[in-house]
Amino acid sequence: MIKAVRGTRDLLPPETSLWNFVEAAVRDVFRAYNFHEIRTPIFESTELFARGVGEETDIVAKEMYTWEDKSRAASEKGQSLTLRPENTAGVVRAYIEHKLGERGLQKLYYIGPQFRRERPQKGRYRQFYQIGAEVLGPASSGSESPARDAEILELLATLLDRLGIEGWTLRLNSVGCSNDRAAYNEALRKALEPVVPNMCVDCQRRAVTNPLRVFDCKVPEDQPIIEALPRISQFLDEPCRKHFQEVQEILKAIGVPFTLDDRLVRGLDYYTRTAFEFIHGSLGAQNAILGGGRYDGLSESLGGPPAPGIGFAIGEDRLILALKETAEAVHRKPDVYIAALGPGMDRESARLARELRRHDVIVELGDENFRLKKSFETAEKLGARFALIVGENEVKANAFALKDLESGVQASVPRAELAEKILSAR
RNA sequence: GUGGGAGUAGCUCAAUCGGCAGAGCACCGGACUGUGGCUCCGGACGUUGCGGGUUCAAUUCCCGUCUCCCACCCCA
Repeated sequence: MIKAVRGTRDLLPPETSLWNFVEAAVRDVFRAYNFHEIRTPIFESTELFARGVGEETDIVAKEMYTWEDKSRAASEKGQSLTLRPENTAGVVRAYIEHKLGERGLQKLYYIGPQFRRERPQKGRYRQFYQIGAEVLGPASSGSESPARDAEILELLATLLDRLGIEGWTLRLNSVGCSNDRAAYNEALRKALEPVVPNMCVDCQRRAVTNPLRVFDCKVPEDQPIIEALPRISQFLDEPCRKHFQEVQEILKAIGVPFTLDDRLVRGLDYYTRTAFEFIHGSLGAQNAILGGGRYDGLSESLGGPPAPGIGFAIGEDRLILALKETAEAVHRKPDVYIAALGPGMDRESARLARELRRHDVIVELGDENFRLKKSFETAEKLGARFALIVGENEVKANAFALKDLESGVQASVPRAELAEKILSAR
């Protein structure tokens, strides 16, 4: 038997109803904040991710699905292509390519699959889904303003609340700009040098490849050492400090709760200034339900114009894990099951189904069936609210037996009143 | 990439020390062709993840492999 490949999975009903429920709520919220959808290709040139995400990140170094294009055209021959491991680089590429900055501030969102070759685990798949948004534009459009950061964070708080996700925590930090980072990395390296031999093997590796990440270490013995390390917050220059302060002030003013965490670092190279994460307890080790931050230099590093921006990505698979809502509860069942009793009744039930569906009634259609009992059983099994009986007597009278399967009450309803009667029960 | 646990019918799970692969639910048919949900009767249910090994005999023991789960790592 051919099975779905490792780390991928089929989403089946009724669970797909839950995904639709989440995505519908998300689109609603984005609309209220004046975001519009962008759809970028699922694969891009490998170089985009190498430059955008960072050569040294794990994502680029070992997790990408990359292949060489087989096209015979000289211009494409041997071009290295990659399934997108995240969507920000693609959005910024599109922003540059279509000169979107000339249209003012862009507020874009996306929903779609991403691909990383990691070892599968709860809340971690090789094809996974992200819901994300990016706000970017020329500095003159206000893209750099702390108001944008606060708006994004407030949007996220609203979204999680609206989905009924309880017990989330917003962790907030500023990772500074490139100037701060250079000075800080230097200081951090210096501080690590004498103590690193006493740390765990992972930290020893991190100290070389990406010193910031030692802050992610969970080994108890290392914690005292890490506590004593210099923090990025001490290295923020005046504009960065002010920016971060203002983000916090706005959040306080509008009542979005957050916790400052100067150990919060982001895994992707492009982040600057505001960095954040929403975590949720029910997810096990993969407790980050979403993450994001500011990336003021990304457009330029991809060869575009200056375009400060901020964005986030929600792990949709994890979001759904954190939902209390069950798939069953949002799964839409048919309003009515039409049971045709006897030969020739298919035509009449098809006509009725067509009429009812035009009125937005969800109809499941049986076929000619002599056995009424069987029809009720089928209707029951489908979870239909009503069974509509179509037999010779009904056709003659132009009124149909409509049984409410919830109350057990049955009535003869004139054809013209069927839709209204069914819809009023919903 | 590393470590641990698991894999038996569509689903949930049994199977003693290595000795005929089972149950419930679901499914199909009948009792039952205009008012069911109950009940009763019958039916189909399987490459025990896959491949090898040990044995008279393997779901059971051994080796390999795949997948899922948990954790590390990484990240959303």
